[in-house]
Amino acid sequence: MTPAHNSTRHDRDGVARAALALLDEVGLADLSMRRIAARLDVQPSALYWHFASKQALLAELADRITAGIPRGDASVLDTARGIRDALFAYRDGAELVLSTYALRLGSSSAQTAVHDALVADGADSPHERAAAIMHFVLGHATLVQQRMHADSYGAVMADDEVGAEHDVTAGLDRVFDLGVTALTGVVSGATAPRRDRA
Amino acid sequence: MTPAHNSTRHDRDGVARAALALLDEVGLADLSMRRIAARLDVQPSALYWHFASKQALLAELADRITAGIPRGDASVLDTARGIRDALFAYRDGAELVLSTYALRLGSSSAQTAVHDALVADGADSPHERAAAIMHFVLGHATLVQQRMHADSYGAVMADDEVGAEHDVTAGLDRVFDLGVTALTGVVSGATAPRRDRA
DNA sequence: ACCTGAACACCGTTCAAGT
DNA sequence: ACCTGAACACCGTTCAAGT
Repeated sequence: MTPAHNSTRHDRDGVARAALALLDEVGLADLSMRRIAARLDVQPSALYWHFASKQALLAELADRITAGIPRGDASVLDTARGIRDALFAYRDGAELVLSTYALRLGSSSAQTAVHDALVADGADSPHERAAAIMHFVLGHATLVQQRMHADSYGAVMADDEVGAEHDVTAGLDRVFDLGVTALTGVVSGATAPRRDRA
Repeated sequence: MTPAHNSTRHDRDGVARAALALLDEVGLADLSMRRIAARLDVQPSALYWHFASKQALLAELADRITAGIPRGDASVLDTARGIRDALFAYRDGAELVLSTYALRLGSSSAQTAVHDALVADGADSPHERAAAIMHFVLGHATLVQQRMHADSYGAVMADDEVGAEHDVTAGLDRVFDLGVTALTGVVSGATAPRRDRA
């Protein structure tokens, strides 16, 4: 209906923004270079002026998704929740980051945020714990996000399955909190003075 | 050289075995129905007599990978290591299982094995902890396996990066043990009597 | 600086038809 | 019971050429 989209001539940022919006609509499996190009009213080959490869484009999308995590002095649990919610903010966001961040996770701002929160809590082995928490959050978020997508896609349950495991997603929230808390590993209420509302 | 492979006429098991062997050689990204068919000296369409879709074939491969986990009365840590090693036994095994098991993880023999080991250790909330441990193991194994692949693929480091983080993979083993131990959450050495070598 | 057009070497899947 | 042959609707990527 609307003639709207057809200025043909984009920059790197515009391509990334269109790709991110399309990801949210169609999911990672259906996010093709040709679909992104069509969305921009451009030939597929045009995308290769802005990005060297599809992998490079996906890496940029992963960076944009994780750029939305809150910084500053939050608890370890709140920091982890912030990361999880950033991954949830886009369809298949967790899977995309998981499959893209193998080499850069350690130097990611997400992991350093967790690390800093651990140090503030006086946790031992903050480096290892930060890595473990990131592995857990990424695994958890990927599984939950896949299940969300599969559930919304139908997958009709038998009558005796409905409600059998009494609300699945609420249980998954408990799993997340329990996991992060256990991995934080602060034993007593001692060691570091928490700077609440300084 | 060898004429060997050309009996043309296979069953479901033979197709799955060939696909699993090919996965180990080329990785998940290059595991196509057409490549599997070529390996079996068969047209791609022939595979659809044995499996309804590529997704169904991948699900079967995931089942075969996780079928290799040891059962019986091991500690939680040893059970988790067994699962991790089963995922490591095939190239991209962790990623394949992670992307396939969203809906069946809870009923998988892997998670029930962890659950049983937790109960034997007298851990509280064994259901939630078993889920958390599986999420952690799958996230961890996927990340580590990707890094292994990327590292072997070149990725030349600058001189000042070499050895900078003093052996990465050894550190990842420590992250795994710390993570599983923390998630097991047994506080004292009390509660359940460990049945060591009964 | 940014895009087109055409090509190359691939994909998963369906379906009538063969044996 | 298991496979072929042909087709359909797609992929990512390269590269000369245009503006």
